[in-house]
Amino acid sequence: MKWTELCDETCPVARSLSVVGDRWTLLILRDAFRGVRRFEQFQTNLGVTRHVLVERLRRLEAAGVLRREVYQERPLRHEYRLTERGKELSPVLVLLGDWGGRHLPREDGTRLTYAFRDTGEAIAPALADARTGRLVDPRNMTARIEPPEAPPETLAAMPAGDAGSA
Amino acid sequence: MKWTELCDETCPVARSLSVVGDRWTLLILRDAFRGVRRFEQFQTNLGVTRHVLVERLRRLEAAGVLRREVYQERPLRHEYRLTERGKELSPVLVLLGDWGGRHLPREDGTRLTYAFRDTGEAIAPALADARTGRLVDPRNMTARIEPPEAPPETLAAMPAGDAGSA
DNA sequence: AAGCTAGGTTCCCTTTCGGAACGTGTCAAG
DNA sequence: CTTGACACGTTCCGAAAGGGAACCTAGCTT
Repeated sequence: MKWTELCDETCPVARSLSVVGDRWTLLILRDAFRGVRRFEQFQTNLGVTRHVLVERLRRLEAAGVLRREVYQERPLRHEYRLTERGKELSPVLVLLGDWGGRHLPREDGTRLTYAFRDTGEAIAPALADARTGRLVDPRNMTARIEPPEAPPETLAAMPAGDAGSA
Repeated sequence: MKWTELCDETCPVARSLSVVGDRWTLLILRDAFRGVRRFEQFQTNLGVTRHVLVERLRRLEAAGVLRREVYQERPLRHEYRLTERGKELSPVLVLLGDWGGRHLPREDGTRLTYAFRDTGEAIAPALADARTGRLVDPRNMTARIEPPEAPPETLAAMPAGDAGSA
C-alpha cells in the first residue's frame, strides 16, 4: 500500500494519518499551537531540514490545517496560521502529550501539566462525550461504519446537537 | 536533530512521537485495538512490508506498548497484545479518527461513528478533565513545565532546577 | 558594495522503505 | 519420505525520503 492511498481508506484514522502521520508534522502543529508562525522559527525550534519543512507546511496548507497569510508586503513574507480545522487537532496533541508525560518520563523529572486558564485547576486529560459530558471508558465504546448520511433510526432519536463546532 | 533524540525532549508530545510518530505505528495500534494480534494479520491488513512491521512491533514492545506472548508452543509462535500502557493510547486514536471523519470525508459518504456500548448512545468525542468531568475548551487551557514531583521537603532541599527552555 | 533577514531551493550522500524472494520449524497430505 | 502449507521472520535490491549544508532572492541597513 502506498502512503498516499491512505486518504481513501475507510478508516478515518488512516485518513487523518495521511495528513499528520509523519515524523515532523505533529511537531510542527505542536509548535503552531504554541504560537509559532514563521518558517525560520519552525526550522530553528524543530531542527528539521528546510526542504522537509517546506514540504510539510505545503501539505498542511493543502489539507486546510494551516493557512498561509501575508504579514509583510515589501519583501513579501507569509506566515502560517492554524485554521479552525487545525485548531481542532489540539485535543489530539493534548492527549498524546499527556500519554507521553505519564509513560515516558524525563530523566530530570520535569513534566508538562495542563490546567484550566480560568480557574487554574489542573486538568487530567480524558476522553468524553461532548454532548453529555460523560467520560468515555474505551472498554465501553464501540465503533462502526455507517452508510452515507442515512437517517438510521437506531441513533436518529438524538437532538440535533452541534457536533464539535468550535 | 536526529529522530532518536526526541525521547529526551522536554515536550512530552515529542517523546510520545519517538514511539508512535511514524507512518505505520499508529495504524498498527489501530489494528491492535480492533483485536488484531498476529503478525500475518497485521501485515495483510496494513500492506506494510514485513521488515518494517517487524521493526515497528519490536519498537512498540520495547516501549511497553505491546507485549509479545506465546500462543502456541510446538512451532513456537508469539502474538502481540496491547499492554495497559498501550490501551491508554486509545483516546488518542479515537480523537484522531473523529477529526479525520469530520474533516476528511470519504467520497462514498460512509463514516465511522462511536457509541457507548452500554446505552448505544452516540459519542461525540471531546477532551475533558478526568477528575471533574468538565469539558475542556482548548482556548481555556494552559500548559506549563513543572519541576520534578517531589515531597515539599525534598523540593526545598534541592537546588532550584531549571525549567528547560525549548 | 557588503551584510543581514526571511523564506525558500538545490545538491549530495545516507538512511529508510517497498517489493519480493528466501529461510525455519512444525504439521498434514500424498 | 517428499511435498505443501502455515506463521514468522530475514535478506537483498532498487527507489524514495531524509539530513546537512550551501546557495538564491528581495529588500533593507551600514
